Amino acid sequence: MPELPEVESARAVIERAGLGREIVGVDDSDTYVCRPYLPGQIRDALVGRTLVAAHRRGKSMWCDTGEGGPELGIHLGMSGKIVIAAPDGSEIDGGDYWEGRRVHGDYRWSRFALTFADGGRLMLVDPRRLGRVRLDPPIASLGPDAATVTPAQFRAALARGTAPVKARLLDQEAIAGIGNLLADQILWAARVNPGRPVDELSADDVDRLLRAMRRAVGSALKQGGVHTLGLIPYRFAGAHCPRDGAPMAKSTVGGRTSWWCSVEQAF
DNA sequence: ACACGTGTTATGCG
DNA sequence: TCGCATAACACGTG
Repeated sequence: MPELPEVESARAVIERAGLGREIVGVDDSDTYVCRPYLPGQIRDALVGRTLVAAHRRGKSMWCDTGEGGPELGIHLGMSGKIVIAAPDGSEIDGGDYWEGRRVHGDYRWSRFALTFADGGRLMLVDPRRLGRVRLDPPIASLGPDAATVTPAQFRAALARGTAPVKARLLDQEAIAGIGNLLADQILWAARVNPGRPVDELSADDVDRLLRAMRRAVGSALKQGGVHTLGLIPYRFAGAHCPRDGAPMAKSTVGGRTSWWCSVEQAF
C-alpha cells in the first residue's frame, strides 16, 4: 500500500489517536522488522515515555517521545499499516478502508506494538514484514519531500547523472515519497518515457514532470492514498491509454514493473 | 505450483 | 569512490 499519501494518512492516524498516553509495554519481538535490535532493546528505550508528535518525510515516519527520549522511526515497507485499538481491543483508527469507510481488518500480522497506560494499543500490521521500526531513524539522507519540493529542488534532483528518469523519481535520496505507482502516473501525465536518461530531458520535460508530480501527489493526498485514486486505469494486461487509446507498454524500468503509453510516451 | 508485488538495501561491476 | 543495475529480503495473493 504505502507511498507518500498512505504514509501521510498513517501519520495522521498516530497524531489523532496515538499521542499523549504513557507507553507501558512494547512488543518488539519480531527481530526482522526491528532489526538490528535485540528483543527488549526498543522496549527498554520506550517504556515510561509518551508519543508527543508524529512526523513524516517521504515514506518515513517518526515520533518524538518527549524530552531526552529517542525518536521512534516507523517505515511501512510494502504492506505495513498503522492500527490503533481501544482498551477493549476494538479499533479506533487506522487499518483498512473500503470506499472511504473503515472496515475491520485482519490483525494476525501485528509485527510491532505499543501498549498505552489505558490499555489502548498502537500496532504496525505488516504481513510481508518489509516494514521497519528503529530508534533515531536516518532521515537526513532523504531528499526533499515530494509534497513540498520546490522547483529548484526538483530540477536539482534531475540534474545529474544518466539514470532513467523513473529510477531517479524512485530514488528516495533525490526526492522522498514517490513509489512505483506514483512514478508511472507522473510519467504518464507528463508524457515522458520512463526509460529516458535524465540528462536527455528537456527543460520542458522537467517542467511537465514537476507539474504532474504536484497534481498526482496532491490528489492522492486528498483521497488518502494512491490505491484509492481509481488512478491508473491502465495498469493491467491488454490495457489501452485512457487518452489516446494506444496499447500500454509494459517492462521493467528502475527495477520495477512499469507501464506507459506506447505512442504518447514513446522513447 | 508458481509468478508477482504500492519498498529498501546489500552487492557487484565499470 | 561514484553511478547505476540487479538480486535479495518475507510472505500473502491470484
